[in-house]
Amino acid sequence: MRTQGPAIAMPSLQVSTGNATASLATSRVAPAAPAQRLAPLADRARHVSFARGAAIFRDGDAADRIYEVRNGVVRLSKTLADGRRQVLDFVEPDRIIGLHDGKVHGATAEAVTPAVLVSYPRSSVETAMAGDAATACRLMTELRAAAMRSEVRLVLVGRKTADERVATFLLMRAHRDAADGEEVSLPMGRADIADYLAVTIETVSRALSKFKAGGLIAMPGPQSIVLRDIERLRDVAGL
Amino acid sequence: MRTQGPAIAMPSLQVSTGNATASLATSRVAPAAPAQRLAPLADRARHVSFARGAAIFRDGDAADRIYEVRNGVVRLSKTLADGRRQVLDFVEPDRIIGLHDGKVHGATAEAVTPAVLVSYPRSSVETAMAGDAATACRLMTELRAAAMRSEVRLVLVGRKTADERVATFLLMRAHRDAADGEEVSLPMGRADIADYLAVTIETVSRALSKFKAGGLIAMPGPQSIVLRDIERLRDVAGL
DNA sequence: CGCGCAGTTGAACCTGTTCAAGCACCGTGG
DNA sequence: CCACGGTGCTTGAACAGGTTCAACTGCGCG
Repeated sequence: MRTQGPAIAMPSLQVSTGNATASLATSRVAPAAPAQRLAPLADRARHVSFARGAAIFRDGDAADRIYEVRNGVVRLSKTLADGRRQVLDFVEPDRIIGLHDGKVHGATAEAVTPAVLVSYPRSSVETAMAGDAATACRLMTELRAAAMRSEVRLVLVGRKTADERVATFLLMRAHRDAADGEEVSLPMGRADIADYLAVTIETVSRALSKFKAGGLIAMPGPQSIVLRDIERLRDVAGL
Repeated sequence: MRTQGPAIAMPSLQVSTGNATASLATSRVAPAAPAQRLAPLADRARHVSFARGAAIFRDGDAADRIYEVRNGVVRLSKTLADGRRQVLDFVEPDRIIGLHDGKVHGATAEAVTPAVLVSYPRSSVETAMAGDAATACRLMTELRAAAMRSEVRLVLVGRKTADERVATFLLMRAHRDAADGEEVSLPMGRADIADYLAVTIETVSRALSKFKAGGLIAMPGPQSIVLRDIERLRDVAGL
């Protein structure tokens, strides 16, 4: 079941300009945002697919379109001149990217897994803001959620230790009401996790090994983690 | 001169429920956001003053009102259970706080200097979103700007060295087109700066001393910094 | 005058980085 | 089928940037 948007009912009209109708395992994370489609903008929508690693847009590109993730995982990041990179977010289906930006994108968006997105011309945002209250509300909610996530991550990156960060990351990837034994998938590589948490690959690896040694988690494979002791994991995460 | 809001003209009606009509030195920073008042909401506005250090709202409080800063500097922060604190933002006049939050505030807002704010009931936001396109646009812009700032700060805190952070901070507090000799005021204490940059007080102090020794800045007083060599400061900041 | 707070400076320590090597998995090609 | 090379992950050991703890300074204010 999907949480409906706040207070305002959406027409049940579905976008029909494509066939990629999300049905994947990774959609488990962060379903806080409403799952409505941007139906009223359907006529100007365009479906696009990206291979693993492909760029959807880059920092500095003209921001003439916004994108709704339908399938796969997208990575938002910023890179400094000397190559230091900060991953801002991993975006999963039903979320929108490119909304913050004005004329120019302020971050790079790349597909972490093969991904399908729907893009809308940026102008349609303004149109919606003026005339379509429901969509305006949806966009507003999206922005608010993004802002809140950024703030949480600022605390994570600014004030938590490496172990706390990794533990927090695992819990973020788990269900809200995760129970012991739950399996968490990590579709992104260690480098992505490291740049998300603002530590090095080695530190991530060491933390995971430590958790494994302590019996907090099990690792069937590098991309898959089983939460063995969520209680203690929460403890380590400082939550 | 103040930058007008995006595309849509505002009625020139001014809020008259108070007498604190912003005229201060600290308004130099970040005038990127539009400076329109939330005029259409005037009838439900309420002016409030806060002493230095006073809390406007706290993390976890019911978020029944939003606030527009009129005068002074407000600090937004989150604190972990064990006391570690992350300052999320310093908010100066013409910006709005409390907008991200849903039913409950996700951060604490406190006055860094004596401050005057105008508060509006949260419900008026929904009202505006539905009926008042101009105000909706204003709020949207505010949220977008906040999201972008968060992302920039995430890179700052996640991927920059202590010296880079402090240098960046000084430049952020300066005019966009600052020239050598420009004076920057630091109304907040070292502890606030430290928690904003996610370092310790000592590190901030050392960086400033280093910059002073190198002739990049001068310090007439602890709260006031003169930028002596902006070029090199930019260099240190990595910009 | 003396207390108290904010900021600065110094020195030891520690967490996470850096550099370097080793390992496991996997698709390719012989 | 297995050798091969590549990539991504893990592990180890030395290093370093920033923290921590502690002392000192300077200034405002009772």
